[in-house]
Amino acid sequence: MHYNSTSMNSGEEPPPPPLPPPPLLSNDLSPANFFMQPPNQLPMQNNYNSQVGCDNIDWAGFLSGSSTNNESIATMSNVSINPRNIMMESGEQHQQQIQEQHGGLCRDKGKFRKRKYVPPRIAFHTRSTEDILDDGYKWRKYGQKAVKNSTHPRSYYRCTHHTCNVKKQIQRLSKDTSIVVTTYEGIHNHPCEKLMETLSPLLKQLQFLSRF
DNA sequence: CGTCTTTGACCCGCGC
DNA sequence: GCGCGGGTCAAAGACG
Repeated sequence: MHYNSTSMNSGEEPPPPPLPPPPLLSNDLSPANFFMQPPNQLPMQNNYNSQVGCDNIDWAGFLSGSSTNNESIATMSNVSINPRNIMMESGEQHQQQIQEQHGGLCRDKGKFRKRKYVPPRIAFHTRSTEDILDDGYKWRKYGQKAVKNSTHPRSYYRCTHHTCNVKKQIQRLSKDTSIVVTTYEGIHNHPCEKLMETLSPLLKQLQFLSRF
C-alpha cells in the first residue's frame, strides 16, 4: 500500500477499523523507536489513515523536507512513505489543491462553507520519562492546555527558526503515562541545526582537502 | 538584559 | 444561536 496524497486527506472516507496498539520500544529517538499513529488512536484529529511502522527512515531529511531520496524513506510490512507525497500535502500546495478541487469550499447541509485548512500531521508514540524528546531542532513553547479526559496537559511548541512554521504538540497518554505522544505539524524548511553543527567541521575539512 | 516558560484570556470551529 | 473544547496570544515572571 502506498502512502499517497489522496489517501491522507479524504475526510469523507469511513474511518479505518481499530488497529492493534503500536509496538512501544525504548525511550531514545532512533528511527526504530518511532511509530506513526492512525487517527483513530490519536488523541486529536489528524489526516492520516494508515498505520505505519518505520525502520529505515532518513529522519533529518524527512522532518526538514530536504530529503533528496525520490524513493520511499520508510518501509516495513508492505507500507511505504514517499516524502515527496507528504511535502506535496504541505502548506500552500495543499491549499491550492483543495481550492482547485472544491473552489476553497466544502458542502455542509447543502450549503457551501469555507474549508478549514489542516496541515499534515504525524504523531509518534515513544516510551520515555522525558516529555521533550531531542529531535535536533530548537523549539519554543507557546502554550499549554489541559485536555478533556486526560490527566496530563498538552504542550504546544513552535520551531524557533524565523522562517520555519513547524509546530509540535506533546502529550502523555492518560492510559499509560509512560508514553509520550509527539505530533509534528508541517515540514521544516531549513536544515537540522544539530546535524549541521555535527557536520560543519567535517564539511570544512572536506573543503580544505578538496583544494589539493 | 535577552530569552524562554507559564498561564489566563481570547478566538474560532464544531456539534447540538 | 449557544456552549464546549482546542489552539493561540501576550503579559508577566523566571532564569542564566
